[in-house]
Amino acid sequence: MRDETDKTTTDAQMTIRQICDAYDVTPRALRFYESKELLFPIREGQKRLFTRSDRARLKLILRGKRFGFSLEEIRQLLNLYDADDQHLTQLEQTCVIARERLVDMERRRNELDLAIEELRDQLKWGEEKVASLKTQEN
Amino acid sequence: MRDETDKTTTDAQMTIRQICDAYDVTPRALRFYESKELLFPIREGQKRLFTRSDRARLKLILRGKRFGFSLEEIRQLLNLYDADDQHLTQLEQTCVIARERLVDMERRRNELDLAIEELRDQLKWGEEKVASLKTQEN
DNA sequence: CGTTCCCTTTACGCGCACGTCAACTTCACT
DNA sequence: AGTGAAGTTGACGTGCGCGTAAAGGGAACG
Repeated sequence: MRDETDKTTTDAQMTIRQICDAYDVTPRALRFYESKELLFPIREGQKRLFTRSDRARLKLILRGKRFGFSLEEIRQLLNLYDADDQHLTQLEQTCVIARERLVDMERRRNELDLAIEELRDQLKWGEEKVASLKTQEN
Repeated sequence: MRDETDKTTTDAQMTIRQICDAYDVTPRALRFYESKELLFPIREGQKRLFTRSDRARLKLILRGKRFGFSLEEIRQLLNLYDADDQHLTQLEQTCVIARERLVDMERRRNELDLAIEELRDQLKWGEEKVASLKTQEN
């Protein structure tokens, strides 16, 4: 039974509300991520305290979401980022997943580059058309 | 053989099954996209025939999905790609949306570049750890 | 003491993007 | 005429990612 809070890590622990304000997420989402084992906040009594590690993971979660990764895919990725305590075979498997993800992300970037170029061209065309329509109108 | 088919566009019209095989989507998905006004296959009797335009749009749909865009967001984007027949105010509004999307996509690309670098580093670290664990083991 | 917050769990609900029947029609082939 | 393959329109079901009450605990304040 530990009766004292650890002073050395206190500054790294944030309440659920602080996290919500800082990262623009809802309490519900954070609890949901915990239930899906993407976050592991420690407990002080009933209340959750989010550590530095949790915040780092949360950043990766939010980023992953922006790229259309599912929470399950993100969970697998997160394992790579704190794989310190994993066994050899587990770590090797994590690396395999990471390599796949890396290839996937590189493919996405190429696609994204292409999409950006196309959209730029299309936008340019649209703006020119707007301009021609405006001069033609008067 | 029906003599009324236009030989010049026949190769541009594909049945739902051909589309499904070519783009790895289900009939259900294609009908769903049509119901949400992302695709506009022409009808020969009851059957849908997907034109070149539909296939171009489908490519953009699938790409958009990979980046986590909703179908509604994709629909708005698609409007830019065949905005020929739009009115001035409508076209201007489309351009506004396109500019927002463009900024968004460029921000995503920067994030993706960062994420790729981080994952690369992490993977390198993991592979080194695997190597050290293997030599240490023997 | 009661009230006000903030937090908790439990549980049901919802929008999206389809999947999955069910019940046809239409066409090709035998 | 019969059979089968492929297409059609509803209508309901499903998994994900939470939203949203409902009901309650605990501490802080007047």
